[in-house]
Formats: sequence, C-alpha cells, structure tokens
Amino acid sequence: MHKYSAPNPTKLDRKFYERSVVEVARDLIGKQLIWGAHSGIITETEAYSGCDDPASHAFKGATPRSSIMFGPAGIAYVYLIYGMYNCLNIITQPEGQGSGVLIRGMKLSVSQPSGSDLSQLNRAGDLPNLDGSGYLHLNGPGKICRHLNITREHNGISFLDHTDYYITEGLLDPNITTTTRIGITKGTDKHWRFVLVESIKTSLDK
DNA sequence: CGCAAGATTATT
DNA sequence: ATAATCTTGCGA
Repeated sequence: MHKYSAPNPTKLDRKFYERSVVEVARDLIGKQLIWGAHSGIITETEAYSGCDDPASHAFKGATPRSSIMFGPAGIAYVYLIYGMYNCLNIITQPEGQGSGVLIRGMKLSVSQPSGSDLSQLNRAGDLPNLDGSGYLHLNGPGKICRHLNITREHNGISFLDHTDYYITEGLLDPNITTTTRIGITKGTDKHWRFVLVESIKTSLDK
C-alpha cells in the first residue's frame, strides 16, 4: 500500500524546479500533476539538459522553438513531434541554462470510468487511488497530451502561479529506477529516464 | 526555399 | 517493421 502526503499538499515552487534537471526529473516521479479537471501521479520522466546534451532541443542553443527552455523554471514547454503528437515538458534550472523534463507517463485519476476507458482501467495490484475510483495508465508522452488535451497552445504556461495547472506532493516514498532515454539517437549513454517501479507493467497485470 | 530528421504511436 | 503526418532548423 502506498503512502500519500497529507491533504492540502503544497504546490511545488520555483526552488523545486530551479535545481539540476536530472534531480528534478527524478523528484517528479510520484508527484501529483493537476491539469485543469484532470489529475494523476507522474510515473515516468526524462531529463533533457542544455548544451552538453546532444539529445536536447537546447543542444544547439536557443532557436525559436527551444528558447523557452532557456527561460525561467516551472514553465510548460509543449512541442509537436512526428507531426501528430504533443509532448509536455517542464522547464528547469536557473534562467539561461536551457533544460527541461519530459513527462512520459502518469496514472490518470478516473472518477467516472466510461466507454473505452473502462477496458483500460488498471485493477488488481495497481496503485491505490486517492478517492476510491480508478486509474488509467498513460504510458507515453503523446498519450498524456492526447488524454489531457494538452497542445502547443499551452506552451509557456506557468506551473507556479495557476490555480488549476500545478504539481503537488504525491507518493511519500516512491521506488524509482533509471534507464537510458527512449526514442533518441544521440545522448544514449545518459541514464536520465526515471520510472516509478510500482507502475512497471508485469506479466501479472491485465 | 527545399529537405531530412524527429524526446511517438498504432498497426501489420 | 512500418506508416502516418507536419514542424523545425539547416544549408544553399
């Protein structure tokens, strides 16, 4: 059984996001993401650093697209990949450094399961729920944005000063593993992918 | 201005 | 394995 932080958890603040991108990526695992009417536990992240990371959009410096990565921490960076999927990132580190965390997986709270959601709801052995309802495991950055209706229109919104877009405390003591990052051809040596162990699919899952 | 590559996903 | 689909950034 998981332990959750106390009710009325505090919103993660600028100091949290301003740290090293790898630390922030790791520490976002198990946190609760609030996105409008949606909320869920973050289960998978990847760190993308700046000029030292060839896989990062910030590698070659600020471009029209990547300049947001060099801005202040705690800001959403949403980009389109392969012409059809959006990806949500959160900018980290002090201004001018160019880095961000890709949100790759989450357990979305589903209080009124219906239709196609029903067949995908996770059941036995899964994370317990905050409110007694179900979780939908969104494993993949494109799936998250599709389900939560996150688009490039949200590029630049702040997680620090909105009442309906923010991240709070979640699991008290999450088990986290690291692997190399997914879907990239450069920077494959860095183990900057973080996964909540309890969310890893096993043969016992349905 | 043309073009290749891309932090993905669903399907075969 | 591969198609789908279009933006971005680079080089000419």
